[in-house]
Amino acid sequence: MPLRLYNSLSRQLEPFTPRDPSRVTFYSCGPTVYDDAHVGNFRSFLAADVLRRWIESPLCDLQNDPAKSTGRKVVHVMNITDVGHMTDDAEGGENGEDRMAVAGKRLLEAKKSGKLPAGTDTNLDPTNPYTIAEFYASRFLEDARRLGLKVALDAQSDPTLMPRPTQCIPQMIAMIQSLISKGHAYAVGPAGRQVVYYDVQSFPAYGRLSGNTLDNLRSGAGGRISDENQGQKKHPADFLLWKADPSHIMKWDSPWGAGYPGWHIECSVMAAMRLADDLGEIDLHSGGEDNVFPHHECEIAQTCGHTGRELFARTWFHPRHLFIEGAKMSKSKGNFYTARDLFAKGIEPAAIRLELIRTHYRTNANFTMQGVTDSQRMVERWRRISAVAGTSTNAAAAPRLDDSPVLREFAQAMNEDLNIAGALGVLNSWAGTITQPTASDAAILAAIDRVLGVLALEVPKATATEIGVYLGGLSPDPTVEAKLAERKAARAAKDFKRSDELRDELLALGYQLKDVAGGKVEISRKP
RNA sequence: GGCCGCGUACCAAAGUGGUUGAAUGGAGCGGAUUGCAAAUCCGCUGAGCGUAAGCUCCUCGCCGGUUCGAAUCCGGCCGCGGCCUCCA
Repeated sequence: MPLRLYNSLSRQLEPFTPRDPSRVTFYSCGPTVYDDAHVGNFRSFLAADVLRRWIESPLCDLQNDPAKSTGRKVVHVMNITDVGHMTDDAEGGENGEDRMAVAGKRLLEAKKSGKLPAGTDTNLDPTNPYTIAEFYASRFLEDARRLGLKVALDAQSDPTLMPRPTQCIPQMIAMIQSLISKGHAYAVGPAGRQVVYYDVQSFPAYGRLSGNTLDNLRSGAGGRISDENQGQKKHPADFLLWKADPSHIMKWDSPWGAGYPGWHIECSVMAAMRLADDLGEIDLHSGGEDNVFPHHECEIAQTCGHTGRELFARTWFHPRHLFIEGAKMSKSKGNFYTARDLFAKGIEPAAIRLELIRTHYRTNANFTMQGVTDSQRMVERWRRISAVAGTSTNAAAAPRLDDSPVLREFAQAMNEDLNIAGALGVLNSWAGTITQPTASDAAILAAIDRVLGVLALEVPKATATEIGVYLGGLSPDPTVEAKLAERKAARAAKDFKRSDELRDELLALGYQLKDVAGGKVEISRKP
């Protein structure tokens, strides 16, 4: 059964049929870089990554696919938003404070109190929005690569795969001009200080993606659209394309005056620049569920207004939000983790990645420490298979879908709207039956892991001392070493009472021990 | 008010008309192993009767319906969540 995906645009499961399977075009709304990305951000990016990997996998089956034998390629583009949008976007992106400026203040505070994140270039200038953006962008890329986000890895050799709005201002201006000339946008205000709005009433399909048609918006505005700042708009739902504002922290020259672009236009432009085909369409577009409205609705209005076509992205993919320990994540509650927070706790990238991808993308996954531990164990089990099998001398034939029930069932699950939990069930049942892994087992696992992307990730290094082996990136510690030495002596003297006390003491300090062959002790963090 | 989604056993999570008392992972219990642990491996984990094979009863939010047959389809109800111009 070929791959079927839930398309938010049609609100149903449909066969995924790219225009050219040998070159599938996929645009993902990426991070904004005025802070570190958290696990919620990464869940949606990784969901897109798994989808991309699945389409590229030879295990995946597509309807009407002439590229099946020659291989499919996904051109995946993810932007990095380095323009600071407004903190108060309730009126369409014109009010409040620029987020990049807010980030600058935060960094300045941190710098004063000596609390800049470890490894920060001390020359970082918190008053310069471009350096702030660069600072967080490089941290994002670092995290993303550790988590195996393929687009971030690809972008190392082809940076155009991760475009930045600040580099695309001329193209945005051109699209805005096109929209004005086609009657989809209008400028208001005195020359040189103009504001350009999209005219939603010029685009009848507005609301098709989100259900927020102009009628629904009118009746359900809920009082959030005030009269203030609406005066110049033709319709309350008209949204900002350009705002001339010479006092703004980041600004560029434009026909309407020096200022900044609206926050929807960048994605329309960047998707078109790198991906659009001769019809101005792309195959796939993803973003967190909160992007459905207004962001993606507005992107469609912009792109289709510009191209005159009915479609922008043929399939819209919207992963749902992540909860943390059962609660909705929110910055004010502080119940969120950045990827870096977790790395710092010694949790390895593979466990984080698996925990973030193992729940179906269209349900609200719940991120828990218990879940991370579960994922870690799964990873370790799979690793044992590939490690043992890797040293086997059996000839490793490339696994063929038709010869392997595991691969077939795995593919069947994945083809059904990326049923990854079902697919993991298949994988684990199979893994559980393997006592003596062979090279062909390893090949099967490798084929699966090219989709899951967990086994290829870096494994924290172990550091060995005379007595102990420190796992999970732990560094040898004098206190621990002393207790280990004493414990070793106690055990040699068969003073097990003392040796157990020492083990308890270490446990209280957060270290878990495991006696291994050769008299050494493995030390890992208590989960 | 509009649009969308969800409710499965201790937890997470598959399953979407029969082979399902319900995959898989965790947790729990028992066993192997260990000085003891940890890790690993094996077995068990709704209830009742039985030495056993097995039989009976109750299960997938609740109520009702369709069907020879429903966790799976239909209707109603209850509960939870998301979006509706900050957010992945």
